Amino acid sequence: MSGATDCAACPLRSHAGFQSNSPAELAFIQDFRERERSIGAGMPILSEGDTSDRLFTLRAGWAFRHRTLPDGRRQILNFLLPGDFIGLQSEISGRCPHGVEALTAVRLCEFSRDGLWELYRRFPSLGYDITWLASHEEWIVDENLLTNGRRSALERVAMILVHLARRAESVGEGGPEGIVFPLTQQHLADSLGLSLVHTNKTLKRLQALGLHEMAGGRLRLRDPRALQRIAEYYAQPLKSRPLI
Amino acid sequence: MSGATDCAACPLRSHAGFQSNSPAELAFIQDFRERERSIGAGMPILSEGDTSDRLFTLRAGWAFRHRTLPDGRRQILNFLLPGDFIGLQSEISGRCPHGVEALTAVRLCEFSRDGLWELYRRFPSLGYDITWLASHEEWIVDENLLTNGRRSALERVAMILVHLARRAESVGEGGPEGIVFPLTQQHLADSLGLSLVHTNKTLKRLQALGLHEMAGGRLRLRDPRALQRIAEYYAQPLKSRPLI
DNA sequence: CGTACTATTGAATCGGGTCAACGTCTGTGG
DNA sequence: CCACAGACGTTGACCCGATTCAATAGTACG
Repeated sequence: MSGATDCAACPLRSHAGFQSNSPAELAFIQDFRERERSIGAGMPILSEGDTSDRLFTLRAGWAFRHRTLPDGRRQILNFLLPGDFIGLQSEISGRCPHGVEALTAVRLCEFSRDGLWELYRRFPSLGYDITWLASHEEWIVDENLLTNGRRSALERVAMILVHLARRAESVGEGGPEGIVFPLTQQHLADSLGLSLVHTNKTLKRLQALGLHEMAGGRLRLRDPRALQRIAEYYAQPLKSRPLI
Repeated sequence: MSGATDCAACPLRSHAGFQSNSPAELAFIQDFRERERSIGAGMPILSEGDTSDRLFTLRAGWAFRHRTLPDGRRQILNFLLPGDFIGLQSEISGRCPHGVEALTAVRLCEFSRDGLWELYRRFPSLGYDITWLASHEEWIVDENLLTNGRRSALERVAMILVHLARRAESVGEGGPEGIVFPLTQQHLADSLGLSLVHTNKTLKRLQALGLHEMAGGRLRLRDPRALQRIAEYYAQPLKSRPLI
């Protein structure tokens, strides 16, 4: 758990809009990082209400941020893929308002809380990058909020499939037979603000149209264009001409 | 429209968790700011898809961020109060994914896009503050997403009343006869992911219980505790014992 | 006073939730 | 090798919270 891995090869660096880092910056990051850690699928990385001072970068695997109501209703806020930052909100406000859970087995780089300010001071460009990451994550949450608030179930499901496939591809997890897809339908439902049952039925509807396949923990979009079209705009037409 | 106003007195500085700025920092900000600008109620500050390089701070008034679907369905992402930052996402990604609209007449401080990087470089502490602002805004959007995805209509309406009242008070807009409340029911509906009609009926329901009053552009919470309780948890009970 | 926006209310309808089974796959231990 | 448990997926029947439609009032303003 030390220099085995090289920060220069971190997936974080492949993020679009990211400036390439100088050797000095890389050296600082490498030093800033305290250790690397592995967490199993389904395990919590941060819990709601935590006052922990841990700060992570997701190096490999999938995770998600979520909030849960006292009676168990859960909302997934967004999914985290390699290169995403974890714990910025708790760093900023002292207490983590959301939970973070590993979806697959996960590898994390752990940083110290105090180090963050040091980072801003010594390498403003890295601070800028972190703002970029925060802003990018907010964009994704914005998108999910729009989806939850204003899209129909069919649009929602199509939307999440397209989005997740695109994100997975952008971090190099794509392939001819689709992407690795570790979500259960419960995860989809909790992300889309739908019930499990209705998520299942909607998923089946799209599947029956031949728009996608899900099997063996893999997702393959057979007609991304059509899915995209449905995702973007399938409110009105639904009434006049039902799918299936 | 220049040195008439003093950055040292900016509401931005009253944000909790904000470090107080040094004279040098204040001087830089004052210089960084290009001009102050006023925009009338209902006018757009940024439009969806804009590639503008403007960056603002909200000095006075209310605004909101929103996204709109091609058929007109609109989702309000969050409300902006004095001290909030506007345009960070477009700064970061080059294109503004959401619109920003003035709710009341508004006063803005305008900054140049290029200045932001300069700010990070010369005053890392200010860069840190901006990350804080971004993170804080994301927290609000997270909260709205939870509300839209998993709360009942009654919970949603109670929630937004409590939240907005609290925020307004935190920027010093509170008072014995309540807060200024410039939202129409359409705004509430678009923020909560509900229809206008149902928002109205739900609002009336709470009003009839004596929990709040809305009149003359003012909102007064008559029983914040009860509203808070409903907001936090009114899913199950709704079934067994209907309110009204 | 007319135009336009906002609030209000009832009636009919529907999308999605809830309930309840049942199927399927995997791992585990006897 | 099979019995069993537990997690996940699938499906039908029924119901309800929320939307839609439609019509009526304020209210602000030129």
